[in-house]
Amino acid sequence: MALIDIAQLARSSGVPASTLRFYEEKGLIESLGRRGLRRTFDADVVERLSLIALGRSAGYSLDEIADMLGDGGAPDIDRAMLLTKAEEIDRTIHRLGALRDGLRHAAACRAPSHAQCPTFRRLMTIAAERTRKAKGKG
Amino acid sequence: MALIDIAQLARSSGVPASTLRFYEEKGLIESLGRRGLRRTFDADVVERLSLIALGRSAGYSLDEIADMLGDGGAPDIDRAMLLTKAEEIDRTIHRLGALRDGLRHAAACRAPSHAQCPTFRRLMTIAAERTRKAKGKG
DNA sequence: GTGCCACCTCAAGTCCACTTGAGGTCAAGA
DNA sequence: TCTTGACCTCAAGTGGACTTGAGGTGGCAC
Repeated sequence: MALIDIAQLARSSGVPASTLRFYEEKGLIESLGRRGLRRTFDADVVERLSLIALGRSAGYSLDEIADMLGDGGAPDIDRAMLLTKAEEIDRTIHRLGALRDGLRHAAACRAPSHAQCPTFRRLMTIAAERTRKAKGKG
Repeated sequence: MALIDIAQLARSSGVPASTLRFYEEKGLIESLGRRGLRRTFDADVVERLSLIALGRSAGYSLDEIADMLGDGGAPDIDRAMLLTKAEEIDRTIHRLGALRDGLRHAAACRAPSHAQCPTFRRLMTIAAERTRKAKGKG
């Protein structure tokens, strides 16, 4: 278990130190302790950070990501929730596929109005199954 | 071409009127004109709105979405950009798949630490190909 | 013709995810 | 011992995406 300091973690993860402190404060990552006043991290926090980045890039809030990732040593709590999240992501993937196809279509098709095009309309239908992202936390 | 007012558009799209005004100001949607002081929209703006919602739920900024969707009557400008966006989305989809699988795995696997698990580690590797989302606009 | 109300504008406020800045501390080197 | 520099804390600032609020307006019902 390699111990690294915040600068090393920042370097290896690409996440600024300020953000790492912020994430720690929010409980998204943990430092193992301090060496003097300096935080020490387990080197594998980088993996957790890429998961966080992934979640962010998928449009999840930090709170939602915290839910998904748990406390790190997560026991068997919330398996159902994990599965629910997985399904939610699955739906996003589907709709994202429609967006991508729509974009490709838009690049290829030279019809003046995509609204007229049946392909595009089909895509729209899929896209329209929207997930109203609840504001309140579960 | 059905003409509707902002309240109807809000109702049929689920997007609050304040947001519709905001989107119009940002150039994401267009109103056809005014009836008195009231905006008139083409009913098919709802489709554009679902595309916007989709993009948002996928983590895109309004500016990026504006790029993708174009001016509505988008001519053949930026086909390459559209394709680039499509590929970007494709990568997101891949990584999202990894997240979903990771979540499912986490729900199923009762190993105390996922870091030890080979399946999970493979997933991590995929997840780690992160897209540093450029801050500046291209 | 006068009220009403849904819509309007524009400025300010809110929430989230960070970043920046001021001022402080410890470990190491000159 | 003193300085340096990377790290620290805590408060305030920033940018994006909206929302809210105050005050105004125009078409329709009466």
